[in-house]
Amino acid sequence: MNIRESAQHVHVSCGDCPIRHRAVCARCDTDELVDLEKIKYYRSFEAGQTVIWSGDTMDFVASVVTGLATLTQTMEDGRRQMVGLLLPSDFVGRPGRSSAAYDVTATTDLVMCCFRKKPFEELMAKTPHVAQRLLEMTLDELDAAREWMLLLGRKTAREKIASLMAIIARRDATLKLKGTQGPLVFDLPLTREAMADYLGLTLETVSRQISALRKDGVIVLDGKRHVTVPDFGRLLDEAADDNDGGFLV
Amino acid sequence: MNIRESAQHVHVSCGDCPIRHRAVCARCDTDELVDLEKIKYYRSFEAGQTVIWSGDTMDFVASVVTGLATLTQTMEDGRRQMVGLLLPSDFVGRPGRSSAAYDVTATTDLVMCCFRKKPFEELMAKTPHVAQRLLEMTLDELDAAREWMLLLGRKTAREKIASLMAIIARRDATLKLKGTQGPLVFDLPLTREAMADYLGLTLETVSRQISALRKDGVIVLDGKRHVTVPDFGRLLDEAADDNDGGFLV
DNA sequence: CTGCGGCCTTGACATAGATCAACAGTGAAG
DNA sequence: CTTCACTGTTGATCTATGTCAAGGCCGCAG
Repeated sequence: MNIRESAQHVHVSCGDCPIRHRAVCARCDTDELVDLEKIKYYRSFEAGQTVIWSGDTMDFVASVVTGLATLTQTMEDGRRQMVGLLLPSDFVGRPGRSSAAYDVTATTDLVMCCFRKKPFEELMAKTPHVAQRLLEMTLDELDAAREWMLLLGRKTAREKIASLMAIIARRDATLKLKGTQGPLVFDLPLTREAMADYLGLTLETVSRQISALRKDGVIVLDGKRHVTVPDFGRLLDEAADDNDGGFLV
Repeated sequence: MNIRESAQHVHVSCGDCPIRHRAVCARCDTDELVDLEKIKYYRSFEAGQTVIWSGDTMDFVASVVTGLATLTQTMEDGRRQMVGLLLPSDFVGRPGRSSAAYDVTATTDLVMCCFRKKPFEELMAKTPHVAQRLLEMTLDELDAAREWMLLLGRKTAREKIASLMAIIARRDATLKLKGTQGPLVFDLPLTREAMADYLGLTLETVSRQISALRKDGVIVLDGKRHVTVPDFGRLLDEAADDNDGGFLV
């Protein structure tokens, strides 16, 4: 399963990068991009692989280029909570910290654009555009984390599932540059167990609630993972989401 | 209830400010501090007062100087989840956003050091020290939010209460510059209801679990709010916190 | 084709925590 | 002193979700 090899096939100039205008480098001008380009390198991971373990020393920071990764926390007795979903353009790692705070796992095949921490920190000090963008992104993540706190603390299992579906559906629509009118079609990128870890539920409850939403016609399932949402408004109602459908995610 | 009046009595030079070395201004040198001082003003709030409502336009950003405030999110049907606890030196508001995302409420009497948003943003653009510090603080908050996600999603009611006590005890010890050896004594700054909102529980469950911890000798109560923790290690065990006692919070 | 290991579903039952309800303590207003 | 509002405690009961267990589906290795 020649994993390492695949990394070598990836070689993108920043100008052509699919996340050029959303990642930490979004605000950089051409000169700054040249500096970044000098210190970047790509790494690929297969679905299921662990990118880094909580507590390990982490001498790089990175952006997700393609694929999906998760951040999870594990308690001593094995209880797990996912604390973040990393989509293309999302940033991993923290300048000024040497070890990873969470397990990072590739959920799908994954390509990351990495920078060794030291040079990146130096570069950050002299190019405010990177620091500015990182602040902006961190603030967005903080908002997302807080929205998730509401979900974890106060929503019912059914609402949790509906919320997750809505988030994935919306992200997918954004990626494909479609609106959220008409029926939405997408694939669940997570196993039932991963959803459970994200939502603070058991996998059985996840399974049951998905079945319930199917039975009630809120979603249509084709196989285990392929989902159609005939009426996005209906789904949002089920999610009990006041954030009624803003496109700014 | 002459609220507004009290604000006028507060007037601190940045040099003497109690949060000088922890707030957004922590890294500023004397010159930068002069610029900040020009645009700052203080506001005071009484315990229970709402500082700002979610959705309101917010034309300032601020640091908590003294007292305690909370960030809460409310669903249409009234379910509430606290998503942040603001302690002295914590920052409220987001550069580049015009309306508040959460309700901000003063839990105790509160003094905030405010900056009108526009001048603050301009100042941020030219003094990287402020932006750097804000990034650092935001990353810390993100970590705290994620730790809270684990609590909300996976901990039992008893563990939640123990975790909250541990956090408050530790903060209090830090403020008083004591270690976490020997017995810790502090006052709960929150009502049972506020704790419930923070922990994703009902106030009855909070009350019951506090009683249970008291019965088991993990904490000693004097009145409703005054708590003694005879053995901090024991409390941490009850909190099921792997983060076993790091002093960096 | 067969068997095996992931992944998922569904059922039966158990339980942590929610809900509903009564009441106690405390402090401020009259 | 009385009353009222607010905060907190405790009990009885209900229920959403967890736990345990069985079995189905599907792709892959032999």
